[in-house]
Amino acid sequence: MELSERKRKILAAVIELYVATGEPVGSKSLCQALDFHVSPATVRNEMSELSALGLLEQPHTSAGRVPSQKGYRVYIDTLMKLRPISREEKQYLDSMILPAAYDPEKLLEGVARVLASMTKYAAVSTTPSGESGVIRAVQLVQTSRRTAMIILMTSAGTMKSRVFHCDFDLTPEILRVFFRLLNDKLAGVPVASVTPAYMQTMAASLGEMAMMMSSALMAVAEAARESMRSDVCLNGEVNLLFYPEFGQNEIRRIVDFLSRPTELCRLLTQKDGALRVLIGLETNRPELQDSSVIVSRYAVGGRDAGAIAVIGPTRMNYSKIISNMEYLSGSVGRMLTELMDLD
Amino acid sequence: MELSERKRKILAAVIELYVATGEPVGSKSLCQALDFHVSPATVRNEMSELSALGLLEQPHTSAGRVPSQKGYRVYIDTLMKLRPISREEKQYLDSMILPAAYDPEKLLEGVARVLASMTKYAAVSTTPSGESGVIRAVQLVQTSRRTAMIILMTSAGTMKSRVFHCDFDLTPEILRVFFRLLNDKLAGVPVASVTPAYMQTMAASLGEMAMMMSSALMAVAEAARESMRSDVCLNGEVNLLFYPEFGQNEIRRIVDFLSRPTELCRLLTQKDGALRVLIGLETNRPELQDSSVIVSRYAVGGRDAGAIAVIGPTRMNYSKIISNMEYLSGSVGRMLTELMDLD
DNA sequence: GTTAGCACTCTAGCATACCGAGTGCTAATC
DNA sequence: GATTAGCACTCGGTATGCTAGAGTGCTAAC
Repeated sequence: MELSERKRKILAAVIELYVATGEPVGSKSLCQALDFHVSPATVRNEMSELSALGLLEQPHTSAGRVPSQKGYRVYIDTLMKLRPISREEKQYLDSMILPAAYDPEKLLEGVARVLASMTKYAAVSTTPSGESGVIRAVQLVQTSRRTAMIILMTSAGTMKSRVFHCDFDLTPEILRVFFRLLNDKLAGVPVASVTPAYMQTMAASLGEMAMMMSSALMAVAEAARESMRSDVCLNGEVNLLFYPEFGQNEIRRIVDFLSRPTELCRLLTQKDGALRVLIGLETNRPELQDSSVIVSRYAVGGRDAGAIAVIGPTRMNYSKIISNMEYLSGSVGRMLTELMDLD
Repeated sequence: MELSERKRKILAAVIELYVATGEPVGSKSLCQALDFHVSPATVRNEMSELSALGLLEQPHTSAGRVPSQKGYRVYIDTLMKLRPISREEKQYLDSMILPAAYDPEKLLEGVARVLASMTKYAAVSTTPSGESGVIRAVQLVQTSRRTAMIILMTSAGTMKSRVFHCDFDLTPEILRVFFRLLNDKLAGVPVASVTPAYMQTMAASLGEMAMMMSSALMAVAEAARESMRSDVCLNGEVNLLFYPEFGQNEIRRIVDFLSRPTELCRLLTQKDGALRVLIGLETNRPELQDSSVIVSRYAVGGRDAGAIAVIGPTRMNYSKIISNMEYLSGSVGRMLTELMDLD
């Protein structure tokens, strides 16, 4: 399907006008937006051919044209010029996520928040999953006389904590012993194998210490189980309220879908390419037929680890959002890699 | 204003029916709901008197009656029988918040989440503010070769962490020295006074260590500044979409209000009594004229520390929610107190 | 004090008419 | 042959009028 230069310009103009206003674009208003002079009649002829090609649609006979799903596809794949991210945008994004850069979960939550506030759409992020990782270190922090927190760090970039309680006073001595034992036994062990059963057998090899440490060991097992899970952070769903193309019913259906983490996750895990744009039904979700999803995956230590995504009306400012998301997912990956000292 | 027993019963029945259905209540359907026999005509007479007293309202002449703000007030203050929280409800609430009970911020976030999912309204919680607290302890956790995390715990029940980076390798020795120094110098110091300037003068007294520790000291100052802030967690705004009395516009206005943390905070800090119900304009917010807010404050170590709240349509199941919130805020306070070892 | 009966009121829902925006076609023009 | 002006046509949105139904308030009887 080779389009003439003029058709390409007209299609791009229709999309950009429609994205800006949300109203179907008529031949007259379109004429003013073009950078060359033609009459409305000519534009009408061209638009009618674009309609025949399935790139534009008419909500009804006497309305202007609206881009079809296929039209957006062509626009994104071949017409859109990617506006590189500006200095200010970079600074804004950095300033919003840097303060949270010390904890993977908080970081990803912060990313979802900033993504939502920047785009004014709904944003999603997943925390890295530790499934395939090994334990890098176990840290211990005393939180009160008889309680302490274990922090379990994995090679996949996760960091999970858990509190445990002892029925004797914890001293620095004791904690040091615990620390040495836990790290000796667990460093390098795949997270997936650290089950309660595994901890039980490990306890057996500890002799008299086993009793004292049992609550700590269970806490480790729980933290390990948690590192396997990848959390989904959702933010800015309410932003969708402000797009007139979404009525109350559409929003309910979308929100309802967004509240089901497993299905949402599936949408984000299609793993070809770092950044994907799914338009309308390309998402394979009837709930999202009028929405688009932009997914960008990030990597930690060179390995695919998680995703960030934006969900909004099909009528989206793709160019700006894509460049911002590319930058963001890059930053996130870098930060997590650094945080985990995996570089 | 003494109401006859019958009027009291009728008012209560109108409110309960209306809460259940969301439709104005007519004399006929009301008759069936009453536990004594009277004809619709009698009920009409009573209702008309209740209207004259300003306890009921008519959306229009030929519609049923709807409770007025004043009507709800009377109901809540004198008619409603507080249904005590059930065993199942307790278990549900406990099971949802216990896993997060080791970190104040996560805990309060979890509380907002469970509150929203239980009530199907919007929920808010504030994390305890450390403003008036003193530093209880500073913990250090190595996160990679040259980075470590400080965790600052205050007597007000806050716990804030921050990562710092050194340009030399951190050894257990060094961390131990840092730990001793920080705790010697800072334990018992009011959080409010730990400004960057304060840290500067403190550094001066450290001699040659000052250089090595500067990034750690700054991290402490930042963590201290953060503990002063009380965060607002918001959850379940989208639940409001499912109440027919809220149109898209009302929801937008409510959501818009909810997104302004300072004003939201002000709403939650009216500090008389542990639990308050604000009906419609009693909130002093025009955006909330059709909403009710139930605020319950929680205390840590015997001191008022923060609040949890629910925001929903005026037509709310007050009795159930109040008992659940009383239990929740009690639990939260207890957990934080325990976590901080302040009991 | 309570109840049956009835006229009255007001809304939601449906049909009809009109206006205007935008199209597609035809014929004239460059 | 591509472009343009002119014009009839189409269709959604708004305004208007009408009807059915729910619920009230009043009156008079019990």
